[in-house]
Amino acid sequence: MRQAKPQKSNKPAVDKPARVTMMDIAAAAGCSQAAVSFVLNDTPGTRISQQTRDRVWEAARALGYTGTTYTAKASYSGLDNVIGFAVDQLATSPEAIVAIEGARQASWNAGNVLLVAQTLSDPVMEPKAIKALTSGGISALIYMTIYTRQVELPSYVSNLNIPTVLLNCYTADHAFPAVVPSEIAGGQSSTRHLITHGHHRIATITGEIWMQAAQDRLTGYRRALATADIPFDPELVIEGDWSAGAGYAATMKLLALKEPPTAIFCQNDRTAIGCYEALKDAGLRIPQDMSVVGYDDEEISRHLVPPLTTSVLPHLAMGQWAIEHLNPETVPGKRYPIAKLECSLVKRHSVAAPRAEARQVVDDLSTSP
Amino acid sequence: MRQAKPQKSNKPAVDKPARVTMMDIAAAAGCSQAAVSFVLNDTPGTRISQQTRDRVWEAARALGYTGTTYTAKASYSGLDNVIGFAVDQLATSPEAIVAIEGARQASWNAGNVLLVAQTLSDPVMEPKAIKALTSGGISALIYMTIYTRQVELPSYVSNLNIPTVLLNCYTADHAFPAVVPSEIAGGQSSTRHLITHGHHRIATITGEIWMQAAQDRLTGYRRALATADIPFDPELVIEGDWSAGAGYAATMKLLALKEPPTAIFCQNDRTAIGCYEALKDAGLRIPQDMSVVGYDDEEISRHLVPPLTTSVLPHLAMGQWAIEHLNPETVPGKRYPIAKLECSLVKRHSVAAPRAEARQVVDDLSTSP
DNA sequence: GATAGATGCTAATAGTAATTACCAAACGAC
DNA sequence: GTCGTTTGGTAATTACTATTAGCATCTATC
Repeated sequence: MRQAKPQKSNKPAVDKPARVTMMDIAAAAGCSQAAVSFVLNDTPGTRISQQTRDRVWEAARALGYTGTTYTAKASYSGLDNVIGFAVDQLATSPEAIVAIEGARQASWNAGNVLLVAQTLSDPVMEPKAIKALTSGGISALIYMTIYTRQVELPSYVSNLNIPTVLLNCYTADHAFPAVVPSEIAGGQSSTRHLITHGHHRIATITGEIWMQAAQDRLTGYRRALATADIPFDPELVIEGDWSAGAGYAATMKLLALKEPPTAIFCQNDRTAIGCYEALKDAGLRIPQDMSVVGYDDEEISRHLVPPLTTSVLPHLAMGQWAIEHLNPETVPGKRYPIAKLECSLVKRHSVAAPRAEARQVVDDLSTSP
Repeated sequence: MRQAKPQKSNKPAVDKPARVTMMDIAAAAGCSQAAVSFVLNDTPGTRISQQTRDRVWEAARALGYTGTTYTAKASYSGLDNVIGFAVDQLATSPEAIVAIEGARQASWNAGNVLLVAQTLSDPVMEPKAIKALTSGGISALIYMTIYTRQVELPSYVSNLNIPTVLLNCYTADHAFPAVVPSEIAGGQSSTRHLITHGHHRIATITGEIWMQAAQDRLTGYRRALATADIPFDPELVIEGDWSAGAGYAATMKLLALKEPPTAIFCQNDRTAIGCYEALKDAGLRIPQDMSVVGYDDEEISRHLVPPLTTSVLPHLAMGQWAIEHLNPETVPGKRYPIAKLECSLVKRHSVAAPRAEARQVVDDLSTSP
């Protein structure tokens, strides 16, 4: 009837919202509606070639297929703005919570609801978690990882056809907006903070060096030294593993050097705890005999004696950023630069100027040969 | 068609899942499918009386209408077990996270996905959050509050028609399984711990007394005293407000007593921090001159000097309990008792036996008049 | 070079929800 | 009363998707 008489209705036909249906996708992909149904639902027991599947998905994305019409209408009430928040771990560290809080604050005025699911970095749980989110009809997705790293976005995420932002991770193809902490700048400002207090011989204890964060913080350290014309001394870089134990061992190693440092940049707070222990055991006072800075601003750093100067991870701001950059228009071929947010240094009481005699000794030694 | 020819199909009709459709609701509510559609979708521009609307909603709930068939089918894959977790606040305290983690662990083997939403104790956000959860087709709901208290369950929660458990809260009518910490037992065991160390004159600094937790902890304190045949002295109970400042002031007040206590039961850790400060300012050592116990086992209590003996809130166990008591069969008239889980005492180094002379003094005084 | 499976799809169908067009009763105004 | 209007719906239609059954087309085998 419809195709026979498009003018059947005397009402203007222009008011049709022209929703995308499986028929449209079928036409675009050059197959039947049934095939589209099979592909989109991943119906078991059906045989569709991979090529056809790809064509269907591509057409669905291109046309902006948003799932069942009925679904969209049925879940009408106030669900305009449900934002999915997928994160691999929720309980292991406070960062995820902070980021969620940032996202919540940023979307507060808009009345958005945040729906949080844990993917648990598990190949069977992750698709379940994402599907649980999406089948509820979310209008946007934030995809977060606990550790800053490059991710391979699974197809059920990249094909969602809703605004998506990556938080604390990024893809190789830069297909989505992504935001991460600026660890390089953080390492640099931590080191610079020590330099401005008059330190020249500054050691650093890294994290596990294969991790992006450890490499970046080290890079920042080297940049700060270079900027201040302080030569880089590999002896002063000890590889740790983020643990207090490694911090203790590394500090002991540093103290045994012929020219021990006057300040140590611990690349996370737990390392700094081990460092504190070692210094105490060595009979050195903080900050008079040795300045220490940490990284991450964990709760405990406030309660150390003396309170630890450290850098706060900008997860609150990252959560806000993610909400603000949920761009409705997803441009297919676009490449997004990775946004980097600053880790601000919170100054407490573990940094002071090096002791005069120590500085003197260093000066002597550095000019003696 | 359905009622006219049930045998229409020559295939066995038994395999029909008998899904609830709008037709069924219409039959139950005594109206047409169209009316049901109007009501459930709140279609604007239609005129349906409030009575009919109520009947439709009631029938829909009674029959367990779960939204569109297509939706249910479309989101078929692996969505058998999505559990909604609604909580008022996520970021303000770690308890919610811990409870979520407990729930996650408990449902791990079943492959359940937890979908978390914040209600924010906000009359406009809460329904949105719950709807965001339910419209995704959750199979169960856990409803949690940060503070232990009685709640009025909104109708969109109590009418969900899916297994529901209350976590850290409960309703007056006991219509749902509920689990809360056993604060009375916690207060009792904290106090008993001090008694078994030989203390007789034990003070307590309460929280805001209108809160359930404060009252219960106080009750536990009194029970422990009664059990040990120690008379209750109102002078030794100071009302605080959970803050460190109040803990400081209360401790000072206690020290000014003619017979100061030899031990203080602070009803939360922040109060204990204030107490520590006051004792330090008064030149008293912990635990030699004064024993202190806290409550909540906040992160910081591990890092105080000396480390604080305190009680851990059983939120992990509560999360697990909630999952395990998601009973599929919801009995309409049933009343569930409120489950209480134990707060276990973690012993650190803030409790010791009272000094001999102090005990002596107390003994002298208590027998003198 | 027939035959028997696979493979890869489509046509047709049936179930379900949204919407349009219409209808009947109740109620007032005159 | 009877005309118009509001209220409260229904019947019929439309639109969409899931699923079943079957039809070509390859491909390997004897």
